Amino acid sequence: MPDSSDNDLGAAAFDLRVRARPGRGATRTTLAQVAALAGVSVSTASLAFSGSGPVSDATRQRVLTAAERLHYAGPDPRGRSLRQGRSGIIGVVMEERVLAAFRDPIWIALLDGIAQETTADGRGLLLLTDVGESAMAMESASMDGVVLLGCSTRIARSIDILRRRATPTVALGGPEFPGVLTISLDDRSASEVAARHLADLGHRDVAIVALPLDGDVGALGPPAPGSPSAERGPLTDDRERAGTVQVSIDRLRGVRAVFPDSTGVVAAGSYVDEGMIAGHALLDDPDRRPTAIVAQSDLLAAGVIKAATELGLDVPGDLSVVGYDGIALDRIIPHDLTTMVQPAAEQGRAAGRAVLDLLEGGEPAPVRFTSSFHRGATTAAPRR
Amino acid sequence: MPDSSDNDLGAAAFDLRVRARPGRGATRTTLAQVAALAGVSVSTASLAFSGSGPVSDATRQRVLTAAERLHYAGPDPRGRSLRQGRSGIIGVVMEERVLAAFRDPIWIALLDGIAQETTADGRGLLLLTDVGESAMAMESASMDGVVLLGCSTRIARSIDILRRRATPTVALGGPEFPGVLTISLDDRSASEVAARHLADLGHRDVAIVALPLDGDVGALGPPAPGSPSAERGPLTDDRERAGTVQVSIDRLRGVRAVFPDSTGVVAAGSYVDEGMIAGHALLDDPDRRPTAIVAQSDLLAAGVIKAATELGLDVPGDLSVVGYDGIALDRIIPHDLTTMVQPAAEQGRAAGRAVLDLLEGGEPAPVRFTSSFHRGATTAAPRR
DNA sequence: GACCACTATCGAATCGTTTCGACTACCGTG
DNA sequence: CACGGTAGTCGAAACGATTCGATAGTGGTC
Repeated sequence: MPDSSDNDLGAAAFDLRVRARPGRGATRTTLAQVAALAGVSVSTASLAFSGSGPVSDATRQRVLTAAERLHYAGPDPRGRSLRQGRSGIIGVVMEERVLAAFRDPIWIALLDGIAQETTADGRGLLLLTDVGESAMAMESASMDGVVLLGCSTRIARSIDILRRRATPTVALGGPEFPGVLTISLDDRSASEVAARHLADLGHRDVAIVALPLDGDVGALGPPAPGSPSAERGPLTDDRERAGTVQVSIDRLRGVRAVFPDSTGVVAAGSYVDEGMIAGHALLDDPDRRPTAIVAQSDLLAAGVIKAATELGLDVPGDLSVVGYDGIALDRIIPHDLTTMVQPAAEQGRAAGRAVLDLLEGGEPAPVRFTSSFHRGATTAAPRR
Repeated sequence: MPDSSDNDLGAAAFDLRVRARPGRGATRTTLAQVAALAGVSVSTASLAFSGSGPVSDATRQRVLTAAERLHYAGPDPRGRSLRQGRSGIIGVVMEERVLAAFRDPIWIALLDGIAQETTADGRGLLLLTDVGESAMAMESASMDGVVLLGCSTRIARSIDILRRRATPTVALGGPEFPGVLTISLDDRSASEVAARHLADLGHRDVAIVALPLDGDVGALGPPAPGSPSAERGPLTDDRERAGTVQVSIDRLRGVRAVFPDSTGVVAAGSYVDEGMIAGHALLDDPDRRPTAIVAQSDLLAAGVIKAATELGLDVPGDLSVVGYDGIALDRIIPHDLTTMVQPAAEQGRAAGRAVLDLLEGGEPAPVRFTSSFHRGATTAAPRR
């Protein structure tokens, strides 16, 4: 029994090939043709479709059946968006590849939040990834509004174009850009809370595992293949000073407020593997092991814990670990991680709302979110 | 030292608020104005920007400086796309929310593959998620081509619109749609390979953990909140017959070819948690434990292994487990999972290439990918 | 010196829709 | 019966670019 009975797509299956060929074959049917067949003017036909304006039921019906007979697909978005000056598209700009960007659940949650707010009534999300120096995609895409997701100052040129087009823009998880509304997080003070928690427990010898401090990436993510920077290595004063990634810097400062002289390493991205590498770098030598480690993301913390476990260390007995983000880690490590929980989806929603508000002429204020401390089972007083 | 020295965004920071207000304030500058200031015709100005056609260097320069003086942002994509009949946008349609869709790494890999191929020269990816009965977003978005990512027959109406618009369309990880090019996977025969591997090891009592068989979701993902279906529960003949999700059905058939009478449970989505629930359902009763379990995804397999571990069972000593997908699981469970590895990113790339090919009038053939068997350390001969 | 080919530029048409103002009936009211 | 109001319809003007065909100018060749 064929299962194609509940739709009538079969009839013109081969049409696709024929009509897709540009400039050849039947031109697509237009509102004018529908109007002609229905015996009304184009303007009336338009009203019949859009629903705005007075149209008699009889006329509307006539237009609709005419459209059906001609296989009219509805008003062409291109014509509509030119006339109306908007396209119903919200852009999401990221500097990384899809795969890299979504390896950290935090980014997925942010995007999901944006989608929740912006995706209603026929709007779509235009994903502009791997946006580098060439701003081509940003120039040639018609977007009503834009959310910059973890973008660095390297896209300043693209932002300039957005400004010239007067496109409402919101930055999420990045530095502040002039003229761009910022949705921010209390990275610095929240990190200070985490650090103070360790201090209160009695820790003095605390090491840091930092997210990338500069380079090719936004806040998180691996270096694009073949590109420089985002190198892993020890956390030196020089690197700290030269840092360009706001998140990493802020979280670092928070810890420094409590442990000014703590040493550490810089990871090449927010990944479990990177955390393991960092963990080994800090823990392999038994003589210079810290009693606690502050990781700048939960994924890094998970890696550190895995490294510690490999070395036979007990967490939190031999080593306390705190993270940042508050993603569900129970699938990665069996521990209940002590961490600073950030409201990821809520931030995405705020960004989405802000863009829509700007679109309607509102003047939304910048929003600053706060992370909340979650005391898990990976921190305890140092042994001895 | 201020860090805003390398861009000149500061000047018009407040412009955004003023000019974003529609209908109010300065209208956006147009190519005509640029042409006027440069003292050339509009057509010449257009040529100066697009680069196609002969323009003297002097003229081009004049146009460009005029544009700069007026803060012209470049040709408006709306006008361009109306005239040219294309927008540079490739749509990716999914029936789930972002968060749900991207919880399984396999979907991220697929999307990444699509992005790799389609995202070159100024193209962008329009993410249409949570596309339900209302096809609004699909009707009102101007897309040059579309990739259906794990869509069910529920979107037949939307596909009809695409066909009427003659929009090149490719289906990935879904059923076949008439008139739509399909990129497929050898789910059935690959599952048979996995099952035969267990049979060869001597297993006779094999249970199945199936992906959702029907309902509100595409191949994977949780039910939309408040919606029916995608229920978890025992795998009955009735449910098996009523299944609508192609992937699950095919993988089931493959196993059935080797173990016709094996029992099993249906999970509510491709998640570790669901795998754990399923695992407990199958393993909690010591008297009716299978010696091996075939899970229809790696995430489900990971959950099953976690459940087994919780019950004190050794994998593969007491229980053999095989999965499907070949995602990097080393961050979730310590085991090297025996599984069927599918070329996820490669499938995405194939879909992307196919859409572009269709766009240029080509006639790409359907592609069928094959999964390869990976013998890990989670399968062994049954004890006794 | 006439003619051709070629370059640089321009005017006008076109893409498909929405929207604004005007125009016709028609209805009810004074 | 004259008149204001309204519902329904229509024509024409945007929207902002690209592209086609035509028109000058320029230099070279026979």
